[in-house]
Amino acid sequence: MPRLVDHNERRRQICDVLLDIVSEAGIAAATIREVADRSGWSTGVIGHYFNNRQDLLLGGLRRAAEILAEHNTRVLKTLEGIAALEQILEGSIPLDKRRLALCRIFFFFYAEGMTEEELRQELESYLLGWRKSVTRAIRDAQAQGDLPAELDPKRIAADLVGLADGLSIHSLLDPRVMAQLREHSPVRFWIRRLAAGLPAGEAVEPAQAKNYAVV
Amino acid sequence: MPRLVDHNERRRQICDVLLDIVSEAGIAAATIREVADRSGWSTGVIGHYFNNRQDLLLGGLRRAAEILAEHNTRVLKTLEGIAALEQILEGSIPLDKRRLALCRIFFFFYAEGMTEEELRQELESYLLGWRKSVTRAIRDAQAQGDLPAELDPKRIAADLVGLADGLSIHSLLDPRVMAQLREHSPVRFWIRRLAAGLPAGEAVEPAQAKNYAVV
DNA sequence: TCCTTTGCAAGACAACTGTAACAAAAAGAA
DNA sequence: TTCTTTTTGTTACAGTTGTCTTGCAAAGGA
Repeated sequence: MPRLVDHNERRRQICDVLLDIVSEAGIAAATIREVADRSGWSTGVIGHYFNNRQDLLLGGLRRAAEILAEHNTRVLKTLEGIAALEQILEGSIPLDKRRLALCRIFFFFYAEGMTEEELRQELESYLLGWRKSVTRAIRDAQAQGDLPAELDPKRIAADLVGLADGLSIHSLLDPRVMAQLREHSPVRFWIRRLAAGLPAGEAVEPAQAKNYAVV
Repeated sequence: MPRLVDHNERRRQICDVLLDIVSEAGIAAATIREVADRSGWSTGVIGHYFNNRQDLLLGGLRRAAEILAEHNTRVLKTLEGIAALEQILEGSIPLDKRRLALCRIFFFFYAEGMTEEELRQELESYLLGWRKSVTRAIRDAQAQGDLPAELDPKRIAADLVGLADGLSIHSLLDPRVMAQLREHSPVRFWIRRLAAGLPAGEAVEPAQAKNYAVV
C-alpha cells in the first residue's frame, strides 16, 4: 500500500477548518469551496473524506460536541459537588474567546438542527450528555449536603442547562446581557438560591481551563 | 393617481408568508422565489415592496417581534405582579402550535443575527423590550410583597428571560426537554424559589391567549 | 375619450453552489 | 526500475439564487 494517511486525523483537521468558518461566518458561509480554500486542499480532497456537505457538517458538530463532553468529564474527575456544577455550567458560557467561538458554533448548529434531522439527533444526544453531567454534580452536592435532598436532580439540571444556554445566546445578541454576564455569575446566583436554608458552601474559584482543545 | 394599494398592508401580507416559510423550513429556504410562489404573486412584486432580500428578512423579524411585544403590553394591561410575570415569560415557550411557530422563527433569526448586523440590532431591541416588560412585572410583584424587595429586578429579568428562551430552544431539539416542559412549569418553579420565605402566592391559571396574531 | 402613473408578471443575467468525473502525482511493493 | 493504489488537483455540469430590465394591465384624472 502506498501513501499512508490517517483518515480520522485528516477528517479532524478538515472539521477544525469547518468549525473556524462556522464560528466566524455561520453555516451558510461554510461551503465546500471555502473549506477547501482555507484548508489549503482542493475541493476534491473534501469529497474524498466526506460523502456530502451534510456529512461534513455532521462531522464538525460531532467534533464540537466532543470537545465540550471531554471538558465535562474532566471536570467531574477533578472537582465534585457545587464546584463541579458551576464549572460544567460555565464551560459553555462565552466569557472568553474560546468559549465564545464554541457558543457561536453551537447556536448556528441549533438553528440548522431544527431543519436537518441528522444534526438534530446529534444535538439531542449532546444535550442529554450535558444534562447527565450536571445531574451527577447535583447528586454529589446533595450527598454532601450542599443542596436540599428533596430537589429533583434531573429537573434542576435541565433548568440550569437551559439558563446557561439561554443567557449565552442572549449575550451574543445583546451587549448589555454580555456585560451583565461578566459582572455577576447567574449560575452561582441561582445555585445559591437553591441552597437557601442550607449552610452556604464556600465560594469556589473556578480553576481556569487551559489545556482543552481550542477551536 | 391610479390603482390604490396600502403599501404597509401589502408588506405585512408578504412578511406573513415569509414567516410561514421560515417557521417551517428556516431562513435559507425563504428565497424570494419561494415567497413569491407561496404568496401567489410574482418575484417582481416582492422587489416592488422590498429593496432586498435582506430588507424582506428584516421586515419579517420586525413583524414577529411586534407580535410578541403586543402580547406583552396586553398582558401588562390585564394582569399584574407574579401573574403577569408568568404570562409574559410563558408567552414565548413552545407549548402550543402558535408559540412553537414563533419560537422556531426567533431561533432561526437568532442564528442569522449573529452574522447580519441589522438583524442583530433588531433582535437586541426586541430582547430589551422583553426584559423591560418582565422587569416591570417584577417590580409590581415586589410592590405587592410577592417577591423580596432586595432582589435586583433587572438582573432577575435577564435571568428569567434567558431561562425561558434556553429551555425553549432545548425543547425544540430534544423531545425529553419538551416533555419535561409540558409536565412542570420551570418558570413558576423558579419564581416560587425567588419568593421563598414569603407567603406563597396562589397559583394563577394562565388565561389562554386566543386573539393574538397567528403567524 | 386619452393619458399618466402604479401594480404586477415574465424573463434575462451573472454569480455561486454541490457533485461527480477524470487526470495527475506520489510513494511503497515487486 | 515498474506497477499499483491512494491521495490530490482540475474541470465540467446542472441547478439555484438575487437582482435588474422590460413590457403589459389597470384605473383614476383630464
